[in-house]
Amino acid sequence: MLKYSRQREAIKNFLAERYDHPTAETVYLGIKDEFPNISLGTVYRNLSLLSEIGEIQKLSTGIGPDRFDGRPHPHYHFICKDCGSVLDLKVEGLEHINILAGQHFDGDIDGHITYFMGKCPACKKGN
Amino acid sequence: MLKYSRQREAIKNFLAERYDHPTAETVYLGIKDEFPNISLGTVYRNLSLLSEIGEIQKLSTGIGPDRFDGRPHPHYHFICKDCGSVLDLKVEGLEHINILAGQHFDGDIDGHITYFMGKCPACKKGN
DNA sequence: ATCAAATCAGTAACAGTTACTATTTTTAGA
DNA sequence: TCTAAAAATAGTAACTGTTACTGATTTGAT
Repeated sequence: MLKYSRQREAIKNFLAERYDHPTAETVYLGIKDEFPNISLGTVYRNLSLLSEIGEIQKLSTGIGPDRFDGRPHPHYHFICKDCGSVLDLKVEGLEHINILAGQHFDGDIDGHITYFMGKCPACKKGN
Repeated sequence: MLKYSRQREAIKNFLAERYDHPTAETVYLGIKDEFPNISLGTVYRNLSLLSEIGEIQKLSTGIGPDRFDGRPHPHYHFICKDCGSVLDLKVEGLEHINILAGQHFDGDIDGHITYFMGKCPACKKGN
């Protein structure tokens, strides 16, 4: 009967209705409308918790702060080198690449994280 | 005639002879033998510079501090979920995946970063 | 209603990294 | 070789993103 605290629920909902992979800071600011004195620590704690139990995804792009994706099902991401935006990406035909990678490797490979890079549609057509 | 400062050269050489993808801290400590009062700032500055000009690679795994790879040619990496080690990985047959990813995407894709995850050979055989 | 467990807000502390400053080293030219 | 300008340095302060701590509040089960 795991029920969520109101704050945790709000964080999850906030992410669910956004597609721009916001940072913890952005979530914090967005949630403040509903919870004027929510703490940044609470946001971080719940984002960690939610991503640990697989309700959301944490994206560590290596560029700036971590970002969060409200959709837990596996999919790929694209990072624009020009504007830094992070977009969802549907890629088919990569189901086998763990096996491919394990071909000449003595350990077990059970997953991968991939970020595609380049120029996003908006930047391509001249921001 | 771009010649490297002695410190920069030493940093590059230190990385060239290691295969464990050390952190800035590790580089710093390793270099201290030769340059007892080298500054951590100098290490960071040169690591950034070297990776910008493509002499080394910076690996932002999202787990702990950045790591550095002395071999600039493109190759893949594996992260052990058990011990956290980062290993080089030779993977063939992924040359097309940028194109694959661009199939349903309106921007330009010119690269990707992939980390494979799982259990390294040492941890697999029961550390 | 009561008590324990969970969660909170607020804040301090922390890790990793970058920026600043004054000094030293290197480079190129005369 | 000498000199001036440019580059790089050591040392340290500051910054960013994140985690940990604390005491108060909320929640859930009896």
